[in-house]
Amino acid sequence: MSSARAKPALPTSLWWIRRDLRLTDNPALQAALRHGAVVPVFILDPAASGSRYHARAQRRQAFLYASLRSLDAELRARGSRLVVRTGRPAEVLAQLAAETQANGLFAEEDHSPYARRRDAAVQGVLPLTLTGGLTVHHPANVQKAAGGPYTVFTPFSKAWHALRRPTPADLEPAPARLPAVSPALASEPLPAGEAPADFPAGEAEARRRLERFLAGPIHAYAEGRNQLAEAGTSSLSPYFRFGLLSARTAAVAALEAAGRAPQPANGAGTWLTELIWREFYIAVLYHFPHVLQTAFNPNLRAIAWRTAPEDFAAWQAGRTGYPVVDAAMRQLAQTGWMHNRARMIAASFLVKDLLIDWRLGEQWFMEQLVDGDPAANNGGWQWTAGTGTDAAPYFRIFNPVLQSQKFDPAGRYLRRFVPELAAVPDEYLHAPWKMPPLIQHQVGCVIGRDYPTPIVDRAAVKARTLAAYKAGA
DNA sequence: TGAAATGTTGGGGCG
DNA sequence: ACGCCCCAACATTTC
Repeated sequence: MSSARAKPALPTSLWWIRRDLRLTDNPALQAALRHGAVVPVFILDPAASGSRYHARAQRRQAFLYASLRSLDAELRARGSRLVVRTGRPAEVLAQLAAETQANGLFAEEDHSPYARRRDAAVQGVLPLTLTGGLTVHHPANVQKAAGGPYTVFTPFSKAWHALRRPTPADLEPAPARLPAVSPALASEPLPAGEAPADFPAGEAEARRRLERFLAGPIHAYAEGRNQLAEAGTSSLSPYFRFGLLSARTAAVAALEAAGRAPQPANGAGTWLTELIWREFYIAVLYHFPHVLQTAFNPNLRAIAWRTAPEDFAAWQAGRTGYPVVDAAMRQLAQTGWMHNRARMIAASFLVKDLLIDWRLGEQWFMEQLVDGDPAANNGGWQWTAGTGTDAAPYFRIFNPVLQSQKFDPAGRYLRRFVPELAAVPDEYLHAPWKMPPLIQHQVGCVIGRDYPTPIVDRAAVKARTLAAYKAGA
């Protein structure tokens, strides 16, 4: 009699977690659950380094591991747990599929070149089902009417808006319970490491930050986002980087907030535009993966960058003698994050004032940033260098003194990250080399002794940069 | 999601 | 009343 036989096991699948460390609004998890029992898997991939900076991005790795521990706790609270394994994904997943009798494999699609190679290798071994979730709209769905990808932001943005807008009903709540994972299934411990102090790990923290942002700063975002010393940004970038918050959740929140406010150019609308910039650069990398190696603009691949290790080291260490550049670079080194306006200022200084290859700056940012994402980081650097899609023109050179006067008028950002300038009077703070020697001694900040002399004369280097771009074009 | 140089305009002080 | 100068504010151009 059939009743005497063992009940056939529920079909089982692997939920392969890569950069979607969340239970809320997770299409890959939902697809796995529709299939049957689910084994959540994270693979420590020694080759995930695909990139030269990966191994040195220790703060981002620590944030990832801490967030995985948090995810494991959330899974356990729902009757499941995280299974961690080390190795090449194709081999690890094949082994796990054999151990668990899984006949399904689900993951959120990642469009970076490394991820695509990795997933192609897995697909040669197992039927891998990729779902959306990294972006609101898949890069292949935001195309010109005549076909082909956009390379300018504004039309991309229009096409994005013309697609179906996500609504609250689209957001998949976190499952209250999850199928158990057999206690016999082995899991490795996660590497140690605490999340950076300014960025506590986990999905719940991402949610709290979103709520805090929606409760106030989002409405003043159009201006507030530019103030270096203010908490005017969402500070969600590391959470988007690892999918602790879905882009769709953020877009729904932005659309709701924008709808309530009367003006079209409101803070929420501006923030939504930033989310679309994120999707734009993800799409650019999807369609033009070579941007990680060279300039998007083929006419700007022959610029004679300077080889200037000492200048580069001064930039990295925040010792250029330009306070806002130094504050930015020290904020990065100390906290693993940099204000977006500061990223533009610091990047412009490296590329346009020091005439150092933007790829060196890109690599340094990837090593340091908790939120370091190849698409956004490359997009930002190519924009600044003027080599990218929809880029800043080559002659646009930020003046660090004007930028800091405009976006840190009280000097709070400068004094926080460059403490040796703390006693410098406001009037000289943004350009301390103009301080009369007597005042330098009075306030205990002698230029060249307590704070660096500017490593370049901006007025003089401008012509050099314009010439280099013209010759390299 | 510049900056700086140059040009234009218009108000106010002043003889 | 008028011309002249100064200069701030704004616009235009160039890199």
